[in-house]
Amino acid sequence: MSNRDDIIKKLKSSGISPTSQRIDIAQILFAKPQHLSAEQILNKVNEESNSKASKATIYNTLGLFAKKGLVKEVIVDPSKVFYDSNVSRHFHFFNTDTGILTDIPDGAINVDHLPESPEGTVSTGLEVIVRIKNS
Amino acid sequence: MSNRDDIIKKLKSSGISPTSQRIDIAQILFAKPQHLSAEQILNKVNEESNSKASKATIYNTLGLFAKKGLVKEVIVDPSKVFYDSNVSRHFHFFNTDTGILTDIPDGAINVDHLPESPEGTVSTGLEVIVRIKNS
DNA sequence: TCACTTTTCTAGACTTTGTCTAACGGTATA
DNA sequence: TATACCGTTAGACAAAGTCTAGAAAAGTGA
Ligand SMILES: [Mn+2]
Ligand SMILES: [Mn+2]
Ligand SMILES: [Zn+2]
Ligand SMILES: [Zn+2]
Repeated sequence: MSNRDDIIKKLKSSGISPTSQRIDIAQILFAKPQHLSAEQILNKVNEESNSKASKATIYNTLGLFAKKGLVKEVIVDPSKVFYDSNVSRHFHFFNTDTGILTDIPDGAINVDHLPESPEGTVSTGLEVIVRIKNS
Repeated sequence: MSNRDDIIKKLKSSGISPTSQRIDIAQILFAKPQHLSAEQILNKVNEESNSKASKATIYNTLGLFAKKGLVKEVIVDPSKVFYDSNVSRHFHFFNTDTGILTDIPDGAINVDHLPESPEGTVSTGLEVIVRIKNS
């Protein structure tokens, strides 16, 4: 399913030229639904895959993927951004003791009566974060 | 209402020794419900008030106030933390074009069916952020 | 194939937010 | 007065992320 050719198709269908660095990064990200930091992705590319990519390319690529809607940035930790390979609507637990981000099971939370955006603005996304700590 | 003596009472009743730096920072923060970054507070202390405070003291004090529940940290902008002087439960719009954080009017949004926290953890807070951009 | 253009990648300098350390200052206490 | 305690400070430091300028790849047309 997430083999090289499918990844290439996925990138092309989003209008992204499938360079080898982009393919490597995509293979790591899209292997499963997960939350990774830029540093984790950089390490994985340079350990798990045969090729390598620079820090600048990691950030450029993640920014490109986010702009094209292939990943979602999750901002919950003041020290780093998480990149979420699951772009369908869902919400998060963030454990401030461990720094681990996990998904809230679908249907376990309900948000409604969504507010209208202020004059001159439009909504681009809804985020719900339940902060937790070890008990 | 937010004169010097009330501020001192407020700090004391939270178990905080009212030093002159802490009083200055509290006066700026608690003047009204608002969202300020550490840098904005540093600038205000050193411009608006007669005294001055160092960067280290600003961060120490904001950390102390947050621990005591006098301010709430809001993490929505990957580049800086906002300190919210309104600690009652409410949610936020974050405009990614302007970087401005505003409150969602009370009752304009409704969250229910809150999920149980995973085994071994307890919830410490709920955050709802509606990201918006200029239209 | 060749000449040329455009896109992507890279090392490393740089910026910014936030943390840490070690010295210093003020106040209370004996 | 001695000394202990707490808070403040300057500035070094750490870490995430951005930027720049050049090199490498890839595309284009003849
Ligand atoms: Mn930060
Ligand atoms: Mn950052
Ligand atoms: Zn997720
Ligand atoms: Zn607020």
